[in-house]
Amino acid sequence: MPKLKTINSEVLLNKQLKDTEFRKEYDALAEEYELAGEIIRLRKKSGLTQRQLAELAGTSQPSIARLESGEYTNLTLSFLRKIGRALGVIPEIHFRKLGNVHN
Amino acid sequence: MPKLKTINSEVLLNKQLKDTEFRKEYDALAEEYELAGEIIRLRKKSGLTQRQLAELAGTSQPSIARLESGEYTNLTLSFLRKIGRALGVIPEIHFRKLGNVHN
DNA sequence: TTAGAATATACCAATTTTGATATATTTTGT
DNA sequence: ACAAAATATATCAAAATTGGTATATTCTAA
Repeated sequence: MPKLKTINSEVLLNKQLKDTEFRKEYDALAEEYELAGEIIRLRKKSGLTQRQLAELAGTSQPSIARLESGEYTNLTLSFLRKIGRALGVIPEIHFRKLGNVHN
Repeated sequence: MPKLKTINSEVLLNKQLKDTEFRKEYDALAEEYELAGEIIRLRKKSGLTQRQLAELAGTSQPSIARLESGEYTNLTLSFLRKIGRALGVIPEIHFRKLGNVHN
């Protein structure tokens, strides 16, 4: 998975987003960061520290840190469910059609 | 009398669905089967056999069969992305609040 | 019914996440 | 600035998925 370079120009980014290959990578990365951010939001909304959430979920603080860092892109659904259960939510997977350039 | 039996089963199911513990398990399972079903639908919509999808995704027919059977509940997101890419879709994860009927 | 395709199951090795612990770094409050 | 809490990083073992191959079962059309 090619790493996204930090790009200063939004124009360039928008241009690249129209390239389907680039778009796929971008969407995948965005999804991961979104996921990590969502978990952080949920945890803070619950007023929990990583350690507390770990305790509730039956895992360790470093595992939560790893999850929130987005370090692992290959998380298992069971792990996500475990965390979700501790936060009172259930992860759902939906498939979104890849954006067609022509519409 | 099969009809009566079905009705009783539904009554029992509704009763059980009110039990939170049971509910969690049920939701998790439903989600998994939903996911497997979704993939089957997408594959057939594309007119692909398991072998063809496997080829496109860079995996094997048995792996697709496993995925569609819902055998493994602990799928990795990377695997789902791989399959999704071959089907022209991207898997997205959202967290749904648990338990409350009113959302 | 029968042959061939499609799908499901079985098995084991390989890869990767997760578990677990220790420790470092950053943040927060006083 | 200091101390304590919170978070991030590192390392290695354990557990689970995935890869790959072979084979069995089911489905489909002639």
